[in-house]
Amino acid sequence: MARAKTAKPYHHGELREALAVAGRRLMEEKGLRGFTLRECARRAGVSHAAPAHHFASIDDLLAEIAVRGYHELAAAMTAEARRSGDDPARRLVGQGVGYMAFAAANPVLFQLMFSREANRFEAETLAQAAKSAYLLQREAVEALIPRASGEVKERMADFAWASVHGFITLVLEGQLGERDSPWALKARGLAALSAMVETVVLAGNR
Amino acid sequence: MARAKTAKPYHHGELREALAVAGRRLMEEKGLRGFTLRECARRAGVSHAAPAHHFASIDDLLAEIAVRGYHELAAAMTAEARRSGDDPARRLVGQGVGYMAFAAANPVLFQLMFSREANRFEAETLAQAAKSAYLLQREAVEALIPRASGEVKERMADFAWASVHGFITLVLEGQLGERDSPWALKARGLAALSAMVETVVLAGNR
DNA sequence: TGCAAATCTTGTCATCGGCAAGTTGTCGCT
DNA sequence: AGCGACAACTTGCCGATGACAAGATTTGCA
Repeated sequence: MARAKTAKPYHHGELREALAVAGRRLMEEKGLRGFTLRECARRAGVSHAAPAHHFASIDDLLAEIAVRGYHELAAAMTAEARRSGDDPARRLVGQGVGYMAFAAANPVLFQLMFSREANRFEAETLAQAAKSAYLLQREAVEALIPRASGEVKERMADFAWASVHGFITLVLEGQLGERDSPWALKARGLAALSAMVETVVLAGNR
Repeated sequence: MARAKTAKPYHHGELREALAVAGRRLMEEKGLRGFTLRECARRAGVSHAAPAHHFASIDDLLAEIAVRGYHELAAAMTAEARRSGDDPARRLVGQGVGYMAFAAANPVLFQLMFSREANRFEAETLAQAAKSAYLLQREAVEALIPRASGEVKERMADFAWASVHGFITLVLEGQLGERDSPWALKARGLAALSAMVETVVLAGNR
């Protein structure tokens, strides 16, 4: 049947994609608690039951959005590390900056990604996506302390990630420097990053 | 009217308290997303509309539970620090251990406390309760590096808190050492703590 | 070409949070 | 003591939600 170009086709065509995009926007607008499957459907221009054909449940949609978030996070980390030149210490700091910048730009998504809510890594793809961010951090640490033992490298990768993650998490929750100006917060973040690098180097040269 | 001792009185008497306790248990059982005002009411043995007389909304109840959580967290930190003797370094490590132990014992509550969901510090009491945990960490750091400048102390307090918070958060989310035994995780946590202390001391003596 | 499967729709159900109105118990005031 | 206002709790209702069922439409493959 011929129909006008502006008419909505019965089949959306890319509903899965559209739902993920709409869901991400909705999430940042209304928060995790205001996230609604039906509202996602409305924004995608389909009926409330349509998403069921692409996501088994609302948790499935959240998991998909989280996976995409991990990929973006990894991209932001590598991009910022690349901009930081060849010095391993600078690269590690840069990666941390990329991490924090992504979290600050997508606070609700970031919260979802690191929330055990609807996110219990049942999906193998989610665990894999999360692991890639860890591996990036691990590689950067290994480049910084190449002569350290495997165990020290691992411990310091943990530590490096924990420092960065903890700092930006606390900032996003308003627990650190609530009333500080953005650039003051950035300075504090950089201070935390260099303290972290110092710790890694110290442990790596022992 | 005389009634048997076992009969339920029309007035509960301590509903506010009972709701907070029931809510906390429910939260740990069903997760933040499974938390329901009506289920809290059921567990407290009252009708679904009774909580409204004690909490303006579900977010109010969550905020109350979070405040209690902060008080418990601070108590756990001071208790563990006290057990660690007089050495400032040991006390700082101990406080971190108390922090992590509380988080591990109450993962969902911990997530709520550090979640911007329903937790936007509108309530002054909540902000105050949260601040007390930060001040504890700050005092422990200041005791460790008494001769450092105020700014260094502040930055190192940030760093110390971020390290501890980030580490336990990642562990609880299963991002760090998912398959490790509990004691192996504890060892990794202690390693992170001592690395953190070392850096604080170093920065404080510079 | 024709038919099965995929996609999307409308309709329904139990449950949720919040509000309204009525019931029961408590407590202060005279 | 008694009574009247108020606090605590109840039932009942509303719109919205997630999930499910059954029907309509489109696609694609045999």
